[in-house]
Amino acid sequence: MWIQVRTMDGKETRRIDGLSKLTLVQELRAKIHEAFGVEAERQRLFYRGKQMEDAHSLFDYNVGLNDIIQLLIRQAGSSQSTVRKEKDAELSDTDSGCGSGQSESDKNSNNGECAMEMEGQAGTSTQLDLIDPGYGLYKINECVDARDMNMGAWFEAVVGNVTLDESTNKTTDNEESADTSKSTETKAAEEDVIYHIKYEDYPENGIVQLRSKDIRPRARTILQWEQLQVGQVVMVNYNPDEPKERGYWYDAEILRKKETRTIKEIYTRILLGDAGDSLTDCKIMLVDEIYQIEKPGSAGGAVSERQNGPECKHCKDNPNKECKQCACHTCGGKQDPEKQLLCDECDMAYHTYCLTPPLTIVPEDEDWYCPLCKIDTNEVVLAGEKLKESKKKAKMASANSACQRDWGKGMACVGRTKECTIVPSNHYGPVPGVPVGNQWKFRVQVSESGVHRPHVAGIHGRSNDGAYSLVLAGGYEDDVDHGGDFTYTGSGGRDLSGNKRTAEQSCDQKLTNMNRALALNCNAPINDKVGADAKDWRAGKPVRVVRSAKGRKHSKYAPEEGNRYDGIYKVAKYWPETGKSGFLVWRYLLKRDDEEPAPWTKDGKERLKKLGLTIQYPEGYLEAVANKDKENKKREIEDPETDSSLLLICKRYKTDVLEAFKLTAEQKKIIKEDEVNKKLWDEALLSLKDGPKFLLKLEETFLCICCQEVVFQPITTDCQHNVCKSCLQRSFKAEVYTCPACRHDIGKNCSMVVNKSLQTLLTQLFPGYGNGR
DNA sequence: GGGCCCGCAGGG
DNA sequence: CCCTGCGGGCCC
Repeated sequence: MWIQVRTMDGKETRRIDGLSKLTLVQELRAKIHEAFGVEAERQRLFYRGKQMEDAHSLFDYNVGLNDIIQLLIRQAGSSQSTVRKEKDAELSDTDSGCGSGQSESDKNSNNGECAMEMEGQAGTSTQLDLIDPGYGLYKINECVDARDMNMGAWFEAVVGNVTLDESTNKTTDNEESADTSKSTETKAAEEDVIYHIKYEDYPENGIVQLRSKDIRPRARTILQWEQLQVGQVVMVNYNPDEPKERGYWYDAEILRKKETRTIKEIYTRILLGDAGDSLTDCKIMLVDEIYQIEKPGSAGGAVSERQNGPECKHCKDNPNKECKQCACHTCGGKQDPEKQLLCDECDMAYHTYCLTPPLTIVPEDEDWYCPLCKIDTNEVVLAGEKLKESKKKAKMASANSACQRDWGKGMACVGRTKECTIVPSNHYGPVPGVPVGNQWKFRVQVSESGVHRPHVAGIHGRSNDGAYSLVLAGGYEDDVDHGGDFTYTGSGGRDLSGNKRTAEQSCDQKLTNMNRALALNCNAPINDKVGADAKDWRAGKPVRVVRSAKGRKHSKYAPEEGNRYDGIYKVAKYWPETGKSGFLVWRYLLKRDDEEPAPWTKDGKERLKKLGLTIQYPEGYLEAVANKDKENKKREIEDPETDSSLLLICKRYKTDVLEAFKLTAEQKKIIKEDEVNKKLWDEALLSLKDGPKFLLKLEETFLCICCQEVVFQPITTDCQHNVCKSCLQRSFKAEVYTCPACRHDIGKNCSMVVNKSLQTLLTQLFPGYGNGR
């Protein structure tokens, strides 16, 4: 297996191979050391926002093939402190961030110093008058958000004092010096102003000195879902250690939005500070608590809406309303406040008499945990402790077996890296854009393409509908392959205990599950006793057929390598039979019914050449294999050619004439009718010459910016963008009346007429793609 | 070369 | 949730 490691600035990405899912993080560090020249101790590794710790494996973190791990290089001895005096702070184990419970112990502390100067001055956080010190953007007593220099997160803070940096007598530094020197007396340059702030929730940090760039007006504007745009930088709540939990407030760039009927997801790049460090692809859990970043100095007189609002969002502080959030979590009652216990974990209140069993006295212990949290304490994960095991993983074989064998290296146990969405999974017939003869090295790639979705199973179907595809891989002894027709054996009748995927036939097969599905394709009433003959075999439901190189032993039609899509077949008949094993098996006769020539015919071979089709390998596979070979040879002689010679295999040879993609006369007519999209069509049609790849271009051209799938019931805007009707309606519902693609004003009264021509075409070319939307 | 046995996906 | 499975690499 291999993965990608990328530096936080995104400037360098390198493939790390020779990995197993069982590879430990500490072993990965050694490989990263080799590839990047960064010692293990200086590496901070993040995967999906989680910091990776030595004793865990890639499997523990669910790292998949070709996934990206972020590398943050620890600067030896540099602190990003804005307080100059304090250079090279000692590595400290104390909790240096504003937040408690930080798991890393490697953060430089720059807080805690100078805690004396404004003691007592701003002791309480009740509203104090703003005092203008005469310079700087923020006034004394102003509520601001302040960055924690170690974590890069923002915390609510109050300005305690404002001073000027006396050490900046650098009047001759730059061309602006004339300006600044003139005005130092009266109006200091903003970068010379030092704000002495106090974090509201972390008084133990004392007073911290920050510069203007690390301070800003208190966030007060929550952005609605529809206002969030890709590329926008906002403030979000994120927890790098437990991404599903509430965390701290970070700046983040929105990378993508995902929205379906039931879910709303936002993925962002978390910005950690000046150095440009970031965590990419972090999913934000709290999508309805995303704040706008206020412009510097824009605070005005308003202290902050967060402070002014009711303390309890749920009952709006109504004393007559029961509330399980701010009052007793069991009964909601606000009476007997002296008998309410506060949980030290979740801060919820409980009446002593509402507990089961009820408490007669208030316990004297310092800490008290509510029943919900108390159960959880055993599962709380502390830094360095074992990763929380998901229930699913706990049940997996690998979790319970003492087997020492490494199963995690190859392509057998990797997951998909993409998914086909241009047709639904119950789609019959060819997958648009995948020509007969298309060839993939591994089954997982066939799955990704949508041609045959199951990872291992031979038949894909549904027992009350039919079968969509099957794979001929020589795994069943009763199969006979004549190319244009073949007999196929059903599944089942095997003992798969011991976590096996295949076995010998050991009992009779039944016409259920996938066997029944395949039988339903036959143009005849279903019969699970004697089977059936199709009345008109071509009228049956189409099955996509894939042949695998594994079938070579018995079939000369099997490809030399990997898996090949051979086109559409129909089930001519099926019947039960005693197989070679002596047990009953269900057998199926399939006949080819496809206009595209079969890959083994002369026509077929010519076509493959024209299309320039060669076997596809997973991204990075050939390079990984080349590297492995190199290592196996233990560097007999350093041969720089090894890589490139192998790489030649995957280079496509140029073809002189490629068979263009053919549109029907009717389709051409409809395209002409779709005048509003003329520009887009003109460009897309240029790709007709690329044959089946034309459909990929189309997919790209008519992708909805909101849902990131091919537009369904498209609305074409005046600004010539296409958006799904439902996506646009959602936007309107949130009272956002601009184009999701370019923010052009669409107008509240836009009639939202579906572009029928475009819809007709897309449904013809991507049958059923909008099902279930 | 052949037995062993894993996660992942999909259906039910 | 549980059951199923014409992969695929390890290890002998």
